[in-house]
Amino acid sequence: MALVAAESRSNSLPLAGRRPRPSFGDEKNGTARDRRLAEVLEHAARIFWQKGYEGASMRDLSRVTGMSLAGLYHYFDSKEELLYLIQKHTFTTIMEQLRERLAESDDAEQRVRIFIQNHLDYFLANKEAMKVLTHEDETLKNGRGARIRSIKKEYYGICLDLMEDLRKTMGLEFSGRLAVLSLFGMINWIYTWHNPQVDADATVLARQMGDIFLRGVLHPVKAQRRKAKRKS
Amino acid sequence: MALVAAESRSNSLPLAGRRPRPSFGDEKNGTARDRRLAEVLEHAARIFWQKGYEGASMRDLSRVTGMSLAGLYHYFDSKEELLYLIQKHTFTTIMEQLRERLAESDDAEQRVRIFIQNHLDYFLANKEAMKVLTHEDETLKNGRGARIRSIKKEYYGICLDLMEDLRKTMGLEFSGRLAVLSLFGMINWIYTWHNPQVDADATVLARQMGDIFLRGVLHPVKAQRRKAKRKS
DNA sequence: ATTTTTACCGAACGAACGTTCGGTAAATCT
DNA sequence: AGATTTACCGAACGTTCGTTCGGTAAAAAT
Repeated sequence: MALVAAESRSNSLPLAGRRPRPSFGDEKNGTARDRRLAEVLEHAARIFWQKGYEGASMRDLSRVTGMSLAGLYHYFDSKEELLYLIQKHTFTTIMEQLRERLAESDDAEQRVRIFIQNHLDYFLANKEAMKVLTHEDETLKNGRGARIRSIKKEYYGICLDLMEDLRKTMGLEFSGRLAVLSLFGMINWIYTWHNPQVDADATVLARQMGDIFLRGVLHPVKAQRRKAKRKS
Repeated sequence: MALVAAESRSNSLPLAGRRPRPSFGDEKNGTARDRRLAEVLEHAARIFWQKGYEGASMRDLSRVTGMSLAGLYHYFDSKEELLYLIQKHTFTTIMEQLRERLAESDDAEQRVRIFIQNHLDYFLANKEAMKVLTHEDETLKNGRGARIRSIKKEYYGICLDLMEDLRKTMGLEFSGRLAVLSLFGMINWIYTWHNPQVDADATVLARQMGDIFLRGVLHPVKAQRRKAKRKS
């Protein structure tokens, strides 16, 4: 919840002595304006989730927020910025939580498990925004696109570091890039199939996926090639 | 290549004694009309790939095909049907190839490897259409959507069967559903990152991903919990 | 008390959208 | 040869799109 990011134009005039940090992404402090924007962003995330960015219209957003079309533009400059604010807040938040939790362990395997756990926790608790983040990752262009891509690269980099640590610690050989991207596939694909009434919760899924992935990566290649090949 | 599927309205009048099977998805036989439709579908797949289904316009398609806007509608009824034909042909073809290749082995592990290999072969050779298939899988509604969803379920079912076979053969215990969906995540996510100038080809990737996945699934859970937990 | 800023809204703008209509010239069938 | 079907096209239709303009009434600042 609480999609605040505000930077769109909280302070529009260069007046001196305004609030020091104009509420970046937290819910407690923040002007009434920031809180209203956060509400709108939550609604926007939901319609982007349901209809996709291109398929959703500002009139849809106007309807679900109960605000007029023109009134919406009081809080942001364009539809594209809506998507940017949602993606930025989502990425920033998941990464903050990750850093906090990673500080709790320095066992290489455990840290990879923390990464998976954190990702799935956040994914299943904020599935609308997370689908928007993963599904619309080529939608933003130019500056906004570059900014999101840079956060994404940072997130990827953290995971790659975890993986290289693991590889060195265990004295193994595998492609870090392929390992990370395979793992990302497993944990991001979730938005296409997870049904809370059928599937396990984040903790169980994180353990199961962690098992599959870590055994796959950790076990040596030798003694593995036992081609039974008992053809009919 | 060769996106033919034609069924849109190849035969519009109930005349007797027409071609027995009006060219379903192959390139050799097929009327000039079918071949022209296939060309258009290939262009359409490319623009859907680049801009997404909602983001791509019929005018874009008109421009890249060199055909007039009205002329396009000579070959199909609507934009939605374009997407349907692309998805149906892609799914059908990948599944035909899969069945052929699965007939070559009845070793449970080998068959899972064949599944992965086939998927990646097709994916990397037809990345435009495959991204359209995976990325726009909630776009089609009603009848067309249901038809595609049913083919998808069949494909999922094949993979699930392979997985259950493997589990029984090896006497293991794991969730087939989670295994299949994790595997799908790994192999479908590829469209978000694969760069032919950097990454390995389909054969190598299939082996590497197969290694990660199969080791992960095959290795027993025991002797695995060795929680080092050497905290700082 | 008065100015200024905030928080909206109704109505409209021009552009773009998917689709259709009425036509034409060539190919194909009878 | 004449009739019909095919393969298109220019122009438009009605709708929806993101965005903006000109306003208003309340709150905040001076």
